[in-house]
Amino acid sequence: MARPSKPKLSTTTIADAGLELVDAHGEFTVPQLAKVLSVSASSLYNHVQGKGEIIELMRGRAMAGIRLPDLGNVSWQEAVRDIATEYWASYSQHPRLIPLLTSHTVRDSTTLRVYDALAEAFALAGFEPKQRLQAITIVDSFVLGSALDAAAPKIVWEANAQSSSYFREALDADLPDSNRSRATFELGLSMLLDSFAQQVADATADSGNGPSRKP
Amino acid sequence: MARPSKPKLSTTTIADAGLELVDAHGEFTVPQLAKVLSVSASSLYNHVQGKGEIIELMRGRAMAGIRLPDLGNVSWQEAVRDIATEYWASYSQHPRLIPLLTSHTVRDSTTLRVYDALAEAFALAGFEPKQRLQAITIVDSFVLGSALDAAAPKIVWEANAQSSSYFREALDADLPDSNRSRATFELGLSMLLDSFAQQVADATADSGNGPSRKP
DNA sequence: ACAAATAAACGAAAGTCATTCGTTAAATCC
DNA sequence: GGATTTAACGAATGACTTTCGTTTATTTGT
Repeated sequence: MARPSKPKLSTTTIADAGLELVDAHGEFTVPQLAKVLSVSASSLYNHVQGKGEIIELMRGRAMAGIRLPDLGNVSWQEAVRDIATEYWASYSQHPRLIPLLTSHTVRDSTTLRVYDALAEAFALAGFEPKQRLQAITIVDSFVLGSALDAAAPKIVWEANAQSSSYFREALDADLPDSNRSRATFELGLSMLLDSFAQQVADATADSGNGPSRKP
Repeated sequence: MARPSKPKLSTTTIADAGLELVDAHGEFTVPQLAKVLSVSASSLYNHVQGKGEIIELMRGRAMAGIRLPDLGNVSWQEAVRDIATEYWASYSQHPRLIPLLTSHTVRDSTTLRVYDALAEAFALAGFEPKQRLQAITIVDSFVLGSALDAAAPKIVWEANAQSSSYFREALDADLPDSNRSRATFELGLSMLLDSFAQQVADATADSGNGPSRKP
């Protein structure tokens, strides 16, 4: 077939088909993707530089639904909570995508806007640049780690014969409920937020300096 | 060459060579691994089921150095701190290995012992199975996420033209120091530990029930 | 001690994979 | 309406994972 009247491909259709493949099988290959799109593998290269760009496009699609809070309307804690939760939720809707993303530099603008918003929220809270980066990193690490955990709630750990009863008991207590990972994420996030608030309180009590841990 | 007098391969030499390749290049292929070992690719399959098993062997080697605290000698907080730090340190010595591990179920016994130890420490603190699993998950998520962040400290974010000054400032404040990720990890871990301790205190004050968040 | 079984190397080959190139024909731009 | 760009294709390349049949050394059983 030569050039068709209507293009069969676009970066959006490619990314969406890729996401479906990854959601279903945890991975994707260019020939598979081409087959799903009823297209030859080489045709994809008219729209995309290579497999890496497809992965970045998938990140963009996965993050497309993120809605950031209006920082003028809410407290910085609510803002951080909202941002982190939206971010986590986007990852968690495509858990098997995460391992593919972790080895790629973030270039997607939606994702970068998430970090901008976090930075602004922490700046509002009074964190100076250095502590601000720490705060962002801590929240980011927890969101990513939690989403990874959500990626394989049942299979991450395979308790073996010599596991202690303490760990076994805990695993057995797991709800069949799929909301466990969300509840756990929200608990951990609240814990971090409480701690950040404490740092702010300590800092403003001690002096005019930026937040830092109590000695 | 037929069977040699002394075996040229073992699971240990394979895992070690694989780790060196991953540390150096961020990935490995069976032919590359075979070349480093001065062996034909097919020879590896006398010792290993496939590439996936090689990755699990690498996890084992990476975690081999973990030393768990004696839970009788230290407080549960110190125990959790020690375990999490050892775990994080092991990951962080081979940061580029992490993306390869995140898509594999943990079967390595050393790694599973880490979760056993965490479970026991939280049990000692008074966490009932349900909260215990939450606590383990929160610590695990943070360790994993922090190690992932350490995997690509410079390249994770590529601030673009429309980034806010808040985020830029924070990025620019980054130390060239390679200890940044460790310091940030330790700060976040301390924050979580403080929160866990608070939960324990609240629970014992309220009633005899297990720890849970204050209403 | 000797035969049988197993272990550990090899090369060859099959089946994928990602990517490039030349070709064709429709769409678009002066 | 002619030139250029776009978007499909098929073929081909080189790398990758894995399997298979082979050879020969070591180990096991009697």
